[in-house]
Amino acid sequence: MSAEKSFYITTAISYVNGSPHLGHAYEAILTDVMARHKRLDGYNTFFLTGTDEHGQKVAKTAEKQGLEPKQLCDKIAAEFEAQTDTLNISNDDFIRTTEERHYKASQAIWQAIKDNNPEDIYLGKYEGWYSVRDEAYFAEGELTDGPDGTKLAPTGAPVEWVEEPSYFFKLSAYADKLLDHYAAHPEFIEPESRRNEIISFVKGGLQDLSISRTNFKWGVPVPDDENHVMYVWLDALTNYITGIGYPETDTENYQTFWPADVHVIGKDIIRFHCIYWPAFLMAAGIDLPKQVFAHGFINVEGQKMSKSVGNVIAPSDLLETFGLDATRYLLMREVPHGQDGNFSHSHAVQRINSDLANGLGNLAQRTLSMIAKNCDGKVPEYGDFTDADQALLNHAYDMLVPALRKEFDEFRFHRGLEAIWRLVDAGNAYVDEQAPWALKKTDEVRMKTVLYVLAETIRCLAISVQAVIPDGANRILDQLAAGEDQRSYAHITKDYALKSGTDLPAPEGVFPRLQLEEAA
RNA sequence: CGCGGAGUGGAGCAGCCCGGUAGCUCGUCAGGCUCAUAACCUGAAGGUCGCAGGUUCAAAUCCUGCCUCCGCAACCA
Repeated sequence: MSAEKSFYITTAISYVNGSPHLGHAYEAILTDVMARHKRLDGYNTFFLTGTDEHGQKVAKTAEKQGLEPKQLCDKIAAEFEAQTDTLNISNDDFIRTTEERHYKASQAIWQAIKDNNPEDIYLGKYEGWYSVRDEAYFAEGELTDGPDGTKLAPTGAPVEWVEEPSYFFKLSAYADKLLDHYAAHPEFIEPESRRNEIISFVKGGLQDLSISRTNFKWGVPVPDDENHVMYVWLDALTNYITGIGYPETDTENYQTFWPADVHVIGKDIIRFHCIYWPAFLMAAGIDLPKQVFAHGFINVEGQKMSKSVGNVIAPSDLLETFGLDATRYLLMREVPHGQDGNFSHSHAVQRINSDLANGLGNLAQRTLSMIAKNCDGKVPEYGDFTDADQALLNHAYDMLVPALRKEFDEFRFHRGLEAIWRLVDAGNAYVDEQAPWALKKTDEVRMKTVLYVLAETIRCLAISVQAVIPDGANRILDQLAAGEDQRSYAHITKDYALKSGTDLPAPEGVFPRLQLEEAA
């Protein structure tokens, strides 16, 4: 077993009932930035994402479209998988719950629960109000009356009275254990507001959970009882261990990466991840993940995204309008930690132009083109550093990595980026103060020193923003001829500083300025 | 007693968890620079941080009460 630090991170798996939209893209990017950040910081990282394909809703949607469930799944899953490429997501695996390995894992965890705690799974009869759309039962008291005397779930979905034999999971026995776990591991649920939500919910008491269905077949068969398929959430949650080899727990992947460091999810599914999943794992005798991080949603021009309002934004719209890096940057910069974010077209253009084009991009461009013109296109020689030179370099060497660790480790990407951009601003101010174009006529050594300091500062900046804007950052590093194996956080020190005399390629702009137009 | 989020200079937002010169983007005004993607830099005007109490040497930040706004049918993270 290597002593290397490891990090295992997952997104929620996407339900294949519909095509990818901005919310999926946001979650994928958020998780990807964290995964890249950890890799850059020297962690052996495993990043899992995928699709959730079972359940009555998918079966019904398929039927409506005249497809077999699996055909629908293949089609939509392909879209999600393709999206990991278009968004430059660095996932190490892509899991589909219809895969053989996942059937094995799901049945194994069921069996493990039975083996460890035989009383935790029992056969009963479920009768109650069921919402197909929500894939959940609701208590009488939760229902409201809809038109024509129909009953509606709290979500507004119609419910129907269902009676069927069902296996139950003794969730009621886990309330205290869960509360103890939350208390002992305050970081288990982030952000804190979600944690409080869950704690008060659990304190209200937990009902046993129906974990099998007999009224449809599209799911993982229950071990030893082929009449039942597993509750879609039990199956879906298990993907997090399937992806690293469960039930083969003595494999290197499983040993290295379980328990997971963090499950990144949307705020709407915290109950499943913070109550059901840990309870299942406790019952099965499996360690619990270290953290569940619930992110917020993206609103559009101040309104909730909705088809009827017609303001739904597909990820591809943003990519076409802004490009990938800018889209990634925008989402990470604009959405505060764990809260809902707002997308506005004009604001987006301003932000991208101001930070990427005018800020970092222009700093790189003005520096590199002066070097190209005045230093033979090589990393310049330099003389003694002045206080101002040293201050800028120290800012890069001493502040960037601590800021990244402090903020990015906690999913506060907007704040981490803010911190990084203070150095961008300092760099641009430094250029004006030092005025290398004037030094060109009076003191060439000094001019080269200034340009060297700038280039070195930009090198550090580019390394530090790779997690968020991998393309652009690496293009800048290419233009500085930084070694491909010298681009991690550990290389933000003077030991890896640019070497004078190194040939540089011709500079080219990296972050184009956008025109403000009425689009979207 | 439904739940959740928000009220910060002209606009949009961060800061609030871990109290201590109120920060960012845009806009306005006045300068500077000309290397650079008509980009960059400096300075200025402009805020009783929703209201009222409380705790404190000190509150945008903690506590209490209140007011206002937004979301909560479906697709959906």
